[in-house]
Amino acid sequence: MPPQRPQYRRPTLFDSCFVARLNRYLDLTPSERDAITQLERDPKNYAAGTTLWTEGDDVSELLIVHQGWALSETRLTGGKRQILRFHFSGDLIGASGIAFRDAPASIVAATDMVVCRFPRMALGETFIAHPRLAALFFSISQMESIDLSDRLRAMGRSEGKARLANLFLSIAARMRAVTGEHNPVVRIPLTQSDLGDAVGLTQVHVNRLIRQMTEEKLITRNRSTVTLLDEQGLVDLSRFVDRFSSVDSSWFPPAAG
Amino acid sequence: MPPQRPQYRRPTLFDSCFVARLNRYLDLTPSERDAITQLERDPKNYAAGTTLWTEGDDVSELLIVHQGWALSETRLTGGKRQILRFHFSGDLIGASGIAFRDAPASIVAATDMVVCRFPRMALGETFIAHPRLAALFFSISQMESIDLSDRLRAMGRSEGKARLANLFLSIAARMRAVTGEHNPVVRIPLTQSDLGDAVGLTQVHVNRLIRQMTEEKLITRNRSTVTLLDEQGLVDLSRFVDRFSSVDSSWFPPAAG
DNA sequence: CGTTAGATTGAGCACGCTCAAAATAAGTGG
DNA sequence: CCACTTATTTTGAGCGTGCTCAATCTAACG
Repeated sequence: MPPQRPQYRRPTLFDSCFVARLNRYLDLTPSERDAITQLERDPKNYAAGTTLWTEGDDVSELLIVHQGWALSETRLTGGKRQILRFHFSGDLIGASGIAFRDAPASIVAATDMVVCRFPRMALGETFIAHPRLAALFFSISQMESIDLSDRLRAMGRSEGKARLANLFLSIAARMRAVTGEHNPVVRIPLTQSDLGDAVGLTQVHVNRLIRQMTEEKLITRNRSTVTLLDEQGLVDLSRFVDRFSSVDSSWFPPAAG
Repeated sequence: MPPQRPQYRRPTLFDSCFVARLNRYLDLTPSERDAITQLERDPKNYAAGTTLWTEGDDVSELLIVHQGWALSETRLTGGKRQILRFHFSGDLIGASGIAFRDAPASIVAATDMVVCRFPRMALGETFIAHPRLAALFFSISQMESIDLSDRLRAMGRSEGKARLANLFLSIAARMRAVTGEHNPVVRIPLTQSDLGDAVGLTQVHVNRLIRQMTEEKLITRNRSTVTLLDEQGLVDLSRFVDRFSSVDSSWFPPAAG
């Protein structure tokens, strides 16, 4: 291979979506990219509906999502379900469980998926060899907190319509941060029950709210796509703030190797 | 100073509550303890009601709480307030904001406080010198996610009484993890408005629920103390799971220095 | 073409909200 | 130490969002 200009990087087949995502935040060195690629050997397929692990399981692995959607969910009194987060391409799953023995939530495939599993032990090695990656992992896992805070804010004391608006906007923002394109049509492969369990409403009520929002020309929804017709209207309704565009790396240590 | 047996550590005046907390999870080496102590120079006092920073501020610091309570809160449509987390002795505040430029939530002192501020830059240095501390910081910040998940679960689709039960239990669990003692009387310096804003209920409704719970002999509350009379009853009501007892350090890199 | 998961619609109910006023407790200055 | 102000709690009355239960309708898929 001919020598390349140092700043130029072109995605190849070997680029995983996770490397791609990290690289959006940071100019990864070759050795850093290698380290990450090591974590992503052995991708596996899972069918929609598969439970990757269950709340309370002793999980010693982390997951990187290559394709598809997964849900973090927990069960409430009376068998009700609370969906905590959605995970898609480029996401790291399980960071929040790393601090404890037991998984705080179940992970369920919402669509067919391609996923890499790696032992959390490997993370320790990465922390030694690549302090800058440690910092990046730290930051990325913080986004999880932010996302949860935002969901919490939406659920706190806002009416149903605002909750849904917030959910749609936050999913769209995360998708857009991954794809780079700003499309009003967002693929959201979730049922009305899923949406309800995410924002704390019944499926029936979600149905009625979606109809209302459709009448008000805020959104359209069929099957697994939601179209944001009046994005400003949705923002006004839900006070949504997009935070997923960039990462502050000013405090990061320098790259190793 | 005469040489000590290596495993023996006795708390001294120089032990900060943060060192103390980290040391509960991990057997810190002297150099690790020094590194942390460096972060905790210059403690400052803040009166109850002081806003340490406001949602959206460009914050370049992290906080370590020595004494007192602080709240993370954000404003919703209509001026309503959502309290996201409570912070007390030994807590690290601001980790979740480190990934982005702007603070995702305001920090307000709920009582008089003693707090140390240190620049996030210092965290980068710690990540290089002490990979094991990096891993520990990573884990501790994950507890934040867990805590938020738990609050989310409680708010999702459970009735008011269960939300309050969950809140009381989770605060008690965190306090107990710090103090080490298991006392049914828990000091919670929050008003009914605060409680309501934390669990997504109005102050008026909180009042009524507390009265009900008192009649059912679940709790007692006056001013700033809550007594958990029937802890099992509260657990049954809210499906609370205590996760704050220990940290899984099996994946941590070895100590440096 | 039958089966099943998901969406739609209706009727009645209740939990929690709003508005409002009074009572109690906690601070503050003379 | 009392009079005053301010924060917090308590209680009431009426209303509405969102729930439950239940039935029907639609779309997907083997």
